[in-house]
Amino acid sequence: MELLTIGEFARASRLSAKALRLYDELGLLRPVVVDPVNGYRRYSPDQLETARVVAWLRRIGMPLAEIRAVVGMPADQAAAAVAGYWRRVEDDTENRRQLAAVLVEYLSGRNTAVSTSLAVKYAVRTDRGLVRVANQDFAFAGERVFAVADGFGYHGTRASRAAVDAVRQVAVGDLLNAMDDAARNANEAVKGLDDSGTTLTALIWAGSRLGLVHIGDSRAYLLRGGELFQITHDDTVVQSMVDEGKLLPDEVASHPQRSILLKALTGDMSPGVQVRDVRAGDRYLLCSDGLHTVLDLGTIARVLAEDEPQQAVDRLVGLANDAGGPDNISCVVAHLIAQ
Amino acid sequence: MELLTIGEFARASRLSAKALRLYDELGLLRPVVVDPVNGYRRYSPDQLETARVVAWLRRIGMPLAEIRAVVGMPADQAAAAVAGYWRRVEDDTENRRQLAAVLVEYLSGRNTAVSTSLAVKYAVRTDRGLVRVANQDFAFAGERVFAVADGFGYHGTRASRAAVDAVRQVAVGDLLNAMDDAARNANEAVKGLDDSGTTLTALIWAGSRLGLVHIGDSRAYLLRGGELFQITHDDTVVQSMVDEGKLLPDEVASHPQRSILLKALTGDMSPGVQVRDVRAGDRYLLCSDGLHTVLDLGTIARVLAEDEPQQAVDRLVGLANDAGGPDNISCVVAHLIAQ
DNA sequence: TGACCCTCCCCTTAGGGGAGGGTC
DNA sequence: TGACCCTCCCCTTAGGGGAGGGTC
Repeated sequence: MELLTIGEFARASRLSAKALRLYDELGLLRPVVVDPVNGYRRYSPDQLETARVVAWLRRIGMPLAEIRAVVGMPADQAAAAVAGYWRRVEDDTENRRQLAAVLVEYLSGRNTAVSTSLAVKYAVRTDRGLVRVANQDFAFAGERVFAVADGFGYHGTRASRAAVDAVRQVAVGDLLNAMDDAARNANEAVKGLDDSGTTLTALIWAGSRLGLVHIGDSRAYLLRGGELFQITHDDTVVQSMVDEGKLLPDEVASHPQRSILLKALTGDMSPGVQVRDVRAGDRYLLCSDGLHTVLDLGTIARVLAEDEPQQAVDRLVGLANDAGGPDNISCVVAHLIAQ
Repeated sequence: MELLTIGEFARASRLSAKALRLYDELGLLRPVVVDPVNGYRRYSPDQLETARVVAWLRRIGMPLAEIRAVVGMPADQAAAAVAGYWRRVEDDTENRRQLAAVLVEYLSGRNTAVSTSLAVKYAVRTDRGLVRVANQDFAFAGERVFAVADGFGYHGTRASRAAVDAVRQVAVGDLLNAMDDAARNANEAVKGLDDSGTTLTALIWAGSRLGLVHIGDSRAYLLRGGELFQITHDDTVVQSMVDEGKLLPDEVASHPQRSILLKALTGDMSPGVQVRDVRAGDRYLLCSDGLHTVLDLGTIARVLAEDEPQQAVDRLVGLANDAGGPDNISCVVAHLIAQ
């Protein structure tokens, strides 16, 4: 088998001679022969396979240190390592994607003159329901912060309370940082509760805009112009199936796995964040799944449209219990009104 | 207004003092006062807003050079710049995502012993249809490469032919590189044809696996175990709406924009690539939209299952013309059989 | 006198672009 | 004698981690 010079090997593997010399030095891909006198490198054609994989790994951005490990593995294990690396890239991109979206939204509205200043009216209610022996939900409504959390596991009650408290304590000076704090602190707050955790859906209101901090399957709805919008995205297995087109939206309610969470607050994953514009007349509802799984959208829209906050939360809880109250029920209703 | 020391400003803006000194040096964010004697920096609280935006831009990965430009813009323009940056990140990630998927697939199967060697039987047919005045499709089938392209625009005929020729000329030694060449060369081949372009759906067969190079709304189907799978994903506006859940799959056929392409080969975008395992008994169909928009899946499956390649392509073209032949019709059928 | 701030200086990643000088 | 190959050396990005020394 004829050996290849570094130039020939570079062309065949799509790596530069420069890169090949570096990989030699790093012990990642050594030529089979190095002339002891003039230092010329010779590569075997057998090394092309490895070299090509290295080239592809570099193209997807894997660091050389990891590549060195990967090329030393049997193929199946290498495949798993590459898949794992890529999952980390996707996670990182997802985080940055959210930040980018928040930032774009934040900047696009920064010039908008706030012509009317807004006031808020709100009410909160949480209820054990008719079936569960304890209430692991926690809900809060204040002037600036509204939150619902649905705890699960042995320490579920502590988890939901800790998450909401963390959000309440955030200083709402700068919205970007407030949301960042809220997401981070909420996650910190539930650390060390074994397998317990909580969902969290919180609004932070900062004048003309509003930050949304969300993880899990509690929800936020907005009633605007007579129309009801769900402004959070359930972190559930079934919702991800719907997103991938593997399940129709109307099959969700009857799906056996409908309450399996894809993400929740357990100390190792921060909630997602969103920034939204607000308008006078906006009515927001935050609720745990004990409410939204038993009431249809028309009912929710009607109650929000017709009732003042306190009436609304009372009626929503009542309706959920009328429907069997199979789970804890929590809700916050907030109306933004022109002053 | 009290000025802040670098430490205070760093804490408030979530930038390190080190970073702030660098940004000062680069002229990105200069302190309002620098003590001429001891060099102490003083920042105004007014600068916090900018500093926070810089911190967020760094977190999403924007280079300092771009950040400098962005912070100098009015907010709306800055929002557009950030959105533009993020779009570039997404494009890059999408490319790397594909390479990663190909690589994982490639590595996972590398150990699989190929117990049976396969032979291929194939046929190709292209037809003007009954309505169009010219045939801008181009199709090809050889021992290793199968392709269908559907040209559009004034030079559509040249574009489809050039794209397929580019794929044909690829050396199928190493599948990873072959696919890379195919995607790149096909794109190069259609450069300079003004607004004309083409779809491209090509299979490169390399023993136990198969590379798929695809862009546009031509399709590849696989009949395996009696079941028909569409193994390409239409790069159309309506398909992306379906993916986002904004349209139901059965509404596609009647949608006014159903033939608007989201991506096509025009010289500035490479096709997507995929690697797949093959099995004895696999039957592949490549076809342009002139075929798949007029025949339902049941019909396609039946023809593939019942007919030998030559009969199949003849019958498929015949059926498409029976349905009105509204567009050019091209198809390639390939059967992989155990030797 | 701590807590802060300043200016160097070194280090990291993955090579690209040479310069200067041998080698098939 | 071109075309190749070799070994330095410099440069890029965005800071982190000091050292050594002055400052509120």
